Amino acid sequence: MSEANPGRARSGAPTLQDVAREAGVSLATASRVLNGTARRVAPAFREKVEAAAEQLGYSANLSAQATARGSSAIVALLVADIADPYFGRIAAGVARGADEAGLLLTIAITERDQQREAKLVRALRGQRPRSVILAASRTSGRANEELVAELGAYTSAGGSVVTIGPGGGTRSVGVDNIGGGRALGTALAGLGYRRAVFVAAEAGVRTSDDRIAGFTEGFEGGGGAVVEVLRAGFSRDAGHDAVDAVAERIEAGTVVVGVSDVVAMGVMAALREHGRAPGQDVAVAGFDDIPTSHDAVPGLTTVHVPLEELGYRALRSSLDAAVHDDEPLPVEVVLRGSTPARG
Amino acid sequence: MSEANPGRARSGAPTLQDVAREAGVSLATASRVLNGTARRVAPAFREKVEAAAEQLGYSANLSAQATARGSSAIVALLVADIADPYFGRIAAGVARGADEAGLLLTIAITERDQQREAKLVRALRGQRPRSVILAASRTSGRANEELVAELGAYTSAGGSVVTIGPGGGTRSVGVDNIGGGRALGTALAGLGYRRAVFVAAEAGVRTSDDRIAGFTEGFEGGGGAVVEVLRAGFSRDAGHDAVDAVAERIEAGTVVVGVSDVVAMGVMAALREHGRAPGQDVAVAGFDDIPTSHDAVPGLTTVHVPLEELGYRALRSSLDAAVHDDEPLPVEVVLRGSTPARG
DNA sequence: TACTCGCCGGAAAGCGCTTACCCACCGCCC
DNA sequence: GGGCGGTGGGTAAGCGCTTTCCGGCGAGTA
Repeated sequence: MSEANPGRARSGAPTLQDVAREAGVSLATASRVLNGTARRVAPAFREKVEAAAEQLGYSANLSAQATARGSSAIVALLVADIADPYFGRIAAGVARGADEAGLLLTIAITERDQQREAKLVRALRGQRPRSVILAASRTSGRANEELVAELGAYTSAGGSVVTIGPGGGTRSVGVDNIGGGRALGTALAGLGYRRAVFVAAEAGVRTSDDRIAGFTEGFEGGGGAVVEVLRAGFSRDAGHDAVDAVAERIEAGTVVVGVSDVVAMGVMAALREHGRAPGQDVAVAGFDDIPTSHDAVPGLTTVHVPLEELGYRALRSSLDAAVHDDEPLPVEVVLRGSTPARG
Repeated sequence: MSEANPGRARSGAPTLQDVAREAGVSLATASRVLNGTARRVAPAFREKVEAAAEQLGYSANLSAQATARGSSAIVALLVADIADPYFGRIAAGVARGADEAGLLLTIAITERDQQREAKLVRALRGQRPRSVILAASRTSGRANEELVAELGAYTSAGGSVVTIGPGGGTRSVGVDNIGGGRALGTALAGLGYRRAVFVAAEAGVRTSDDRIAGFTEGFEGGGGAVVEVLRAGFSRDAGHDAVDAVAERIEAGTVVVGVSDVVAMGVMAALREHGRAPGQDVAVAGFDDIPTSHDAVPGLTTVHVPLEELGYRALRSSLDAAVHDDEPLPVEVVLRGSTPARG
């Protein structure tokens, strides 16, 4: 192990050629031993090759392998922002699935820019990944033409694409945002709330639209009214700024619902800055159930979304068409201190 | 664009061969136009090739390119847990740097398992990445032999490795954990605290050890005493459980310092469950300054660490030895409500 | 006009691997 | 004892690119 390089001291990693020479066998045999094939290799040869590989610290050149085989062992994941816990957890699920399947994971960050997203898909296509998973929030409206073209080129070359969330035209793995919203609306109405302000992303973003729609249905069905929809975004600051601007006119007893927990955290902060006590004066709720929601004070009422599982499923389904089950993952309302029952 | 595939309807992505044929030029010319070379190509030829490529939706096969060139356009990142905001932000910085450099990013999750880490390095080596960035918390003690061997094989084949945090033998980009700890200790002592409990990871984990050492130095220098070091880990639950076990015997007026903000959040939660009010009864502080710390109630006093910048620098320095500057990134104490001045 | 360059397109030899295909060898059966 | 199928190692033809040469051509020089 600590022995000086026993093969020739070439620069660069040892090749299969080196291993074969060292073991005194042909390239074909070395390949068969090290990189698995249907054909058997006699134990004596197998051992020689394995020893040589170990000795030289051989690690197969995956690029060459991919070139020769015509397919790579890579899956690609596009997320809007990897620092956001929402995407972080999805990524964790995808990574787990990829690991289980023996695949490497390439990640790219879209920064929520559809131009960029198209460019990235093009770049990733170059790797000829086994599949591409899209977890950037997509607009339902005029689909980005470039993106669609890239995706089309990829799929028509045999690639598989799965979108997390509502997939415009592609296969998708989703969460029942409408059902979750409805359940949250029903629950809050049941707690006695009658007025709600929804802090959403811009219109046209499916996840946001669905959550609004579901919530509205549930809340109004329970006798409440969504009095205002603020357009912000998916970040903490978006939630903060949106509420900061209108805090004074939010009536006591209103529940402010963020389109995500991250947004709701910003909402809480803004309320506090205006002297409104979240959970007492004004109630707050969100979506996703990120870990932070649990530790917030008061605890944030939210709709639990199994994000990691979502990523995992997306990965599985992207690899195997058969695995796909269309039913969205179930979501569940988690009531916490931010929405106490109203007398 | 919406025209039916004009080349032959082969399966698989169009190759450079296809583009060359379509453009009526040689492979060499097509390559020179599309994948950049020092040599000039006459405008007429250039245009023909570009048109053909556009037409066919050509995207160079990176594997083949890597095979031919003998080097890939990939960097690899190993993190302990991508769902953890600490690593998420580092990853964001690395991703930004990779993007700027036109490189693709492969991510692998170590789950804080050194065995696994070694295996992953081996797998990643197969991609012949331009560099490998290690952001899994490493133990300073008996370095994992396998990992060292893999890393050695990689570097001796020309690869570059950068560790985030204290690097055992490899180049590293770090944060001044000792200085940060010291500053925090000094600040807390200055606020009037005299007793501290430190919730750390197991002994031997450098980041943890350094933070303890620095803090102890600063705090004791200011007249305080670290009365206990709890061994937990880096997760929220680790912090929670550690404090949960000893909450009753933590004296009022003590400051409990978590080895990271995530841990500190767990600490706060545990204190609350035991009826101790963080920031009033018992003070709490952490390290890293993750976004959550800002929104916690009370705000969490912490040591700000520019995590994204850290990742960015790691990437830069991994690509270019010259970029490397050894001085660790500066850290800064951020005092918030969780550590009010003691009358 | 003859000769020398410089420019630039094309042919072809790789890059490290996989995988058809070939063939030597062995044990079997009749 | 000879034909035969099965076993398993080796040979070599790719995979999709890059890059080194080669050579043709037009311009510049004497």
